[in-house]
Amino acid sequence: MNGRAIFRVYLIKPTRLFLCFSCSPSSKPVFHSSYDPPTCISSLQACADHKNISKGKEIHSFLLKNGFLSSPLSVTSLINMYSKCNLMNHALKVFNYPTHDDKNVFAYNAIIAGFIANGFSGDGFEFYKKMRLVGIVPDKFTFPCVIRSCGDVMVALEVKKTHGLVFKLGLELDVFVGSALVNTYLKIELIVEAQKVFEELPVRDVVLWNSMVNGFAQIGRFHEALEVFRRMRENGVIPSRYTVTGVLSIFSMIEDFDNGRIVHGFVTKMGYDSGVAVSNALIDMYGKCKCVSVALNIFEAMDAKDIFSWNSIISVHQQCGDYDGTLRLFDRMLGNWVSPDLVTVTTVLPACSHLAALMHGREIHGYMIVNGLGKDGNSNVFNDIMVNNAVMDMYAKCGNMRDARMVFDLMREKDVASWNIMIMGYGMHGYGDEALNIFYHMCQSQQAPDEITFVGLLSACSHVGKVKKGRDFLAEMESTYGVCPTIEHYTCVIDMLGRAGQLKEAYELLLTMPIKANPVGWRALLAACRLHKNTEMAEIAARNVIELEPEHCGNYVLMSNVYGVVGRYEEVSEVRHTMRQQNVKKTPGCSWIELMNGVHVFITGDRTHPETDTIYDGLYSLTALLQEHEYVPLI
DNA sequence: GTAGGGTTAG
Repeated sequence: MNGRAIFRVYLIKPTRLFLCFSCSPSSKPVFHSSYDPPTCISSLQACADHKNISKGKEIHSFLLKNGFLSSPLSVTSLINMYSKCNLMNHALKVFNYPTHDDKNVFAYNAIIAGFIANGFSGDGFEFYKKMRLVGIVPDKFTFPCVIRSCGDVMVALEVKKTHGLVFKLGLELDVFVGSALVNTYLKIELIVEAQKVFEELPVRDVVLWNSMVNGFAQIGRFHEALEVFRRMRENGVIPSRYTVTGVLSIFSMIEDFDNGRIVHGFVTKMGYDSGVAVSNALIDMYGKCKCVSVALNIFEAMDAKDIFSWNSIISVHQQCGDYDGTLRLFDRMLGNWVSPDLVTVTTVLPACSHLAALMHGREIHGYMIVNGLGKDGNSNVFNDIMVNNAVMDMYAKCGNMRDARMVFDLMREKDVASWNIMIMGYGMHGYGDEALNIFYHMCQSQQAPDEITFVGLLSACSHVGKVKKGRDFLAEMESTYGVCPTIEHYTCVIDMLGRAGQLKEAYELLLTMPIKANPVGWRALLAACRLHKNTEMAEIAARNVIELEPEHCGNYVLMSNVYGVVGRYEEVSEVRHTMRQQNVKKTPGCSWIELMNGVHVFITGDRTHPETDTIYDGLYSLTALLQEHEYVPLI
């Protein structure tokens, strides 16, 4: 056909024109000169491949009108066509058509495969049970689908029962059945069973090898996955696009840049880079290996980008801390009329949280509500806990605890992260009582706290000066809640004691705690010494922190501020001199504010903003107002 | 006429 589609019009009935076509090996429509049932069947296959619903429906009504629907062949093809076009209600109607009382194994296989492929594994499995109940014996076409559906709903017992039947029917050596079994056993982490099926299969094709490699990869067994991959190559099996996608995801997880690059070379050699999934895996691998520009080049060079491509490149930027870039790519995605999904929003929302970009975050939340993204019916609640958590976290980090609380209260299901976000948020913004209150509710609702919960609680106590409460939490967290205190928890308590002026207690804790103090702990003490003007303790803290982290500019700045606050200016210049000697540079402080459509960035002493005079006028009046209220700022 | 394998998120 030279890749060209030629349409011919056939006369079906005197009054009706009808187009018949089927699929050539090059996937281009080919035409038939007759309109008998066999032609309709091949045409239906073409409709399934091209998702041509209207043509498929036309053939359906033709078959119906001409009494061909009693043919089991037509029924199977119609069910298959509707399933591939994601119209399961239509497929079911054909299956349940009154004249099809005696359904055969083909019709059952087609409807089971249809339900499972459309994500309704439970329904698919129900049809399998019904099929067995009416006495139809499943065949080698039934099992691959049914076994897959067992994996989707994670029922180990059903897989084993089905596997037993596979043996009884003598189908255990079929490679299709075998790879489905390997796939499902690995998914539910029955590794020994998967390996046994694999080893006993006499013929191993590339799909079976992929099931092993990718199955291991998906459950985090990277070593085993790579070992199977090595054996696969040893056996002379040429990796397919599916293989490289899986293997790239492993190198991405373990951040193995060198091997990732070798696979990239192979991909180019084989021409696999024309595949979207392969390129997406490459983007992810380079991103995880911190090669953002290479990832971006691959993304830009792609002809056809799918939602995975956008999500991957957005995630690469988010993970490397380029939050501005994350939001820019998200805007570009919308500009390209690509609809974000739940993965997109859960990646972009944290960028809003980091930038405290409330407007952007609120817009995304609005977009999710308006477009019903992950929504449950007409309410504004999302089904997905992770998405709700991302929305909540965005509001909490942007300081809008009211909206964070609203999302939290509406959530039907909460996980430990949901509670932690609220505790952290309340603590961070100075609502210590609310943080504790949420924690008590958490305990009442039988949600076990984790390490992060206690970081939240301790930092909440620290910010509002609840020293006794904080110490109690540290003492009880292991005995009462079974959470072992980590360095982070001790650091929170040191910070809390320091802020409350209990410098001696903080210092004692630094020396006596069961974990070796880290620079963060000593720096917390140093900051507290500045606050409470204790130069003696500050010198001890500074000595320790500089020993552990000599290049950190904050240590020197804090120490010089301690001297400054008590008027020991000679020492101030001494510290500054040491900084110069050690070549420690102070990173200028930076803050930003989101206003209307833009983010305004300010660096310490910055006078470059176009409206700098107005801004400083505002600052002066604020300072005056603070002084009027006798506010004494801390240095 | 009907079957098996891949990539993105806290």
